[in-house]
Amino acid sequence: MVLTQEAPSELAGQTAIFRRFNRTYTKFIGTLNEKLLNSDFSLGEARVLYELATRSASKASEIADGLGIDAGYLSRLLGKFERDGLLQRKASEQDGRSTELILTARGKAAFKKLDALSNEQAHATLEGLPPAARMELVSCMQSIERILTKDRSRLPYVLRPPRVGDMGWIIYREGVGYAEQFGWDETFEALAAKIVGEFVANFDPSRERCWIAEIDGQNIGHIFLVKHPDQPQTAKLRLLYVERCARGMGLGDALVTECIRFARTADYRKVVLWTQSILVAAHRIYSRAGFHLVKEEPHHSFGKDLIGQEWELDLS
Amino acid sequence: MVLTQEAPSELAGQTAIFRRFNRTYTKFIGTLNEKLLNSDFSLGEARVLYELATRSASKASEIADGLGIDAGYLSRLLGKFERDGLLQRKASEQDGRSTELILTARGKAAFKKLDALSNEQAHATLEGLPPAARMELVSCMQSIERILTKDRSRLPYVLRPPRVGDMGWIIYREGVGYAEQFGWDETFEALAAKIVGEFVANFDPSRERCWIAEIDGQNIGHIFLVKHPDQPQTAKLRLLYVERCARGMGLGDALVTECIRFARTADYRKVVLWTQSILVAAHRIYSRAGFHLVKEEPHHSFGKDLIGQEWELDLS
DNA sequence: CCGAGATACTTGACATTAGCAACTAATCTC
DNA sequence: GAGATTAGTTGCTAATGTCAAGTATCTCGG
Repeated sequence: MVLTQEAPSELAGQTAIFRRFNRTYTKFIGTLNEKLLNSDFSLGEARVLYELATRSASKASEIADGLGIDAGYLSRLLGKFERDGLLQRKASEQDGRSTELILTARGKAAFKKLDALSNEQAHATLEGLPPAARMELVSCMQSIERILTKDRSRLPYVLRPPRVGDMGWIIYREGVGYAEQFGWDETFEALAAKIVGEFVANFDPSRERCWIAEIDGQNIGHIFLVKHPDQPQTAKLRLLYVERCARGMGLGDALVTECIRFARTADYRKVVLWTQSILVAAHRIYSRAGFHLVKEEPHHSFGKDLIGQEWELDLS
Repeated sequence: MVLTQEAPSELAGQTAIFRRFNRTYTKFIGTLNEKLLNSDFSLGEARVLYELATRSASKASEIADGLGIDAGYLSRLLGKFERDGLLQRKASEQDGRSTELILTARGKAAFKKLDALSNEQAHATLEGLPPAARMELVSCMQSIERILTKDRSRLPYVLRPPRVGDMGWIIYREGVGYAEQFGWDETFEALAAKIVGEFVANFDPSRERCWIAEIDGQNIGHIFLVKHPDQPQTAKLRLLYVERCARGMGLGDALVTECIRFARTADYRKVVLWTQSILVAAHRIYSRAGFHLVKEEPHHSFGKDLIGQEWELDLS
């Protein structure tokens, strides 16, 4: 038996990174807030005002709790807001000890101004970053929030129609995704571009659809349903894609199900699709949706030897 | 193609996430620091002590600068440290105005204690997370630090040929960029997709090129030079694009210059391009490169009334 | 229904933290 | 070598935050 040396604690390294991040981010938030001090509010006031403006029915204790500030201090801040005509305090009806806090029109206006200022500033900060960096930054921030708030219940995804930018995004993700996972070359991206281009050029709203799946504003998957070029009663399912970070939550099933639902309402008799033998995760989705394999054929594409498959679903 | 949802600015969504993160992280750091107050140091003192202990040769101004705190306040803090025997101040030999700040043995011990406390606490926080979440957290923190601290103004850009993913990326950025800046609709993205698709499908390496500009691995611009469909001795410059974050650094000039250089080696006689009257920043680039305006024509495209322009550059 | 204890908030007293501006001294720039 | 700049200190003041005591209200077991 071999005795290996004890591995250096993984946690120790993580702790170091965690602490360093906290230091740099403290500094960063400091510089962010510094610039905000042109407004009439101190940082504390601004935070309280934000809470007042954004939560629906406010009680003082909730705010003190939420922001982690002293109740006495908060009381004084609220008093000042009231004196300045930004806030109305009245005794709660349910609980005589509590006060209901309601921003006046003036208070709302003050918040709006402050909010715009802060927004502008955040905007300026982000604008200075290349878009890819910005997207990474934002996605990291989302992850950190998700982890730290311990809200492990996943945010629900939504399916929506495409917007400006989505078509390019789809080609980009398809290209990068299959290159990373299976080593396919740029000819696959070219194919994706062709499919998307044809969809955009000949889009028939009554019989065709594209859905984008997103979580909290971030695209995490997509799918297309288009007319078969030759058979008017057949629909073709194309470019099903789910981002790695979103796998295992049933998103693929949801996308395919949505397609089939639409195919029925559009009076198609059949849905077909072309896929590759190595995409086994996708096959499971197709099977669950009722598709079955009808044909296999080897081919050389995307820089690899592949086996193409045709699947079908009979809707009648 | 029909968009049922109004396209929101991409940046706006990112800004919202960015701001939310800053709020929650402010709170989080607050609770972290709260627990640290069992020590003999205030947050400010602790931060200064950290700087003193970790940077090699400290000067007061560096610390004030680095932490973003007032020089006067810092002076007082340092005075207190000195009175408490934690710090020795002596005039710098190189610069009589500066003081060298050196922690005494006692100061070092105090830091060590504080550091251990803080470490313990970070440790405890991380320990409460499942290992996978911890790893993700830490990796996100590293990414954010990298993105926020990198001084991009000093990094040089490079021009390179396209890679897998770039074609989709280009369409995506063109679509989003012109939608945000000029309110063009998705038909412009469709046009970009068509141009890119044609380029990929019919690429002639001896006479055509695409360049990607990148900084630090991030795409920040692109340009295409393709054959004119009818005139074999004429090249067409297409899809010049520079990200907002990279404007004003001469990148547009560099991209166009590179195109012209290639056009000469490929024995073209003429380079033409189509642009819009509102893209004045681009016109300056074209003028500087020697192009001149030969024709203007109003048209309605991309959801707007525009004036199209044709520019030419004679290479002979 | 009573009363002990908890909760919601306020207030007084006070300490800490922070920022501005004026000042000295040294250094840099031209 | 004059004038501008930089490093740091100090007086003054305001903002910020904390603690403890106090009032009014609510909760809940008996």
